[in-house]
Amino acid sequence: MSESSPGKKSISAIKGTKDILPREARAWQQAENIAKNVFELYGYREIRAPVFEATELFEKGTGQTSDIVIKEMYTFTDKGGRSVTLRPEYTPSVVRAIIEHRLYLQPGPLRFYYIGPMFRYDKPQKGRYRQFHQIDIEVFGESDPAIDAEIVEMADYLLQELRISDTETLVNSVGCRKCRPAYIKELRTAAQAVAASLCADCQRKVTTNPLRIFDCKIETCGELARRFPEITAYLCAECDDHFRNFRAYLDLYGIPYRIEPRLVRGIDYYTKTTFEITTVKLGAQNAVVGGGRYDDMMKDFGGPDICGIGFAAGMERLLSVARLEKKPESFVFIAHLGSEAKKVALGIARDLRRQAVECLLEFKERGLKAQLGRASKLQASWSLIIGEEEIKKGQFLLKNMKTGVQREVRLEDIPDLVRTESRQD
RNA sequence: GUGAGUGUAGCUCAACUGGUUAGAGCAUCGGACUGUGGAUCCGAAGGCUGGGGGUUCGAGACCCCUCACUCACCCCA
Repeated sequence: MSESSPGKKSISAIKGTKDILPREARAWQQAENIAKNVFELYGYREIRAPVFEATELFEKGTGQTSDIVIKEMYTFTDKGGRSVTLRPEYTPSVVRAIIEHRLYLQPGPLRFYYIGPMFRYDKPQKGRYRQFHQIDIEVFGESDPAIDAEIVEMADYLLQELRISDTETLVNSVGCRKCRPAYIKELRTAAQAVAASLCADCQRKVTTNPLRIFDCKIETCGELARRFPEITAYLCAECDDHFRNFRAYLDLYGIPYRIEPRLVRGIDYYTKTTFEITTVKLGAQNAVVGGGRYDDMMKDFGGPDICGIGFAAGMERLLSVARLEKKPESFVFIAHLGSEAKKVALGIARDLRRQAVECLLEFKERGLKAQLGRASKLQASWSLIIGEEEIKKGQFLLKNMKTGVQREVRLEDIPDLVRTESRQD
């Protein structure tokens, strides 16, 4: 168990990572398929980028003052002396790929999705892991606030398809490079005035990033922050207009939301729209979806001046509250009696599999009782019994394990029988 | 990084105020049972009680250290 045990040491999964065992993997596949289907309906296409990138990509993209970059990255030097980082989020990678492959030359707007592992050196707790998985979507080259609303609506639909209820959608605008500085200045002076009453952390934020004071959960800080100026009152005409229209489109879709002027995403690049979808069922880590607009990133990376927007959803969190339907599994267990029957059974198994019928058989020669017991324990839907008589007749016994009814069938009838009858269950 | 809680078989849990060789159920494997399953009965295997140190005649239990897990802070998906 532990590394310090002297004798037999057993190796276990790294802290904050976990194995997804077959039972659970089934649910993952289902959720991934649902997500892919939803995204494709909205015109999104999959893009796959490497799990590790130049460290610089995240320093520039995610931001030097974000906690993710400051203390949560898996960064190491490879054998060529390069500093590389296991991606803590996906957006910078996509932006990099678009610039690198000049994808912006294709007719826009560009819509991408991706599902895969991300890495952050956090202390694990409920809904938070060091290797976790995100569903991520990004849109480039669409500045109309209708897209902001459309991706929220799409996220909403995704949650619906996953049968996740009791969610709340929070929206905000964090302004742009034109209006935010003025607001930050006001905010900073307001914070400075009461700095002595703020917690140590928040006192530091006054100079580094006063927006983050809003995130503080200490009551006294919250009390004080409530009297701070709110960004929504300081938006420039363009940002204000964008925010107003964004909300109008949400209303058009009939999506309920709450304006949360203190909603501050911890990633530096956001501009204008930010949003988050939370659920009460998750404990402290209650955000299942989070995202926003990042109009300057492409330009900042030396690409063309193309705006971007996207969101990420945490797979582990989604799965812990999703109510997926259990898909019935159906397979045929082949029981064989005698060495001749075993040979026949092997061939039949192969033929059935070629016809998309899942089947299983044990190689050990045992009594019929034992084999049916096995089938039953493995929860086979059907058993196919093959003995001397059956081989002679060219007819085999197909037994429905649920009803116990069995009948003589010819080999070529099995695929249809198995499929139609299992659909009726 | 900080704090709290919990560590006994694959899983769920026992073991009195410290007292023989740490038990049970479920699961696993074998047998009863070589042409009809889920049952039943019998049996087997499975543990350095997370690890190390200490107190004691004696520790699964008490003390210290450590590791892991869980939850919360923080941060976020």
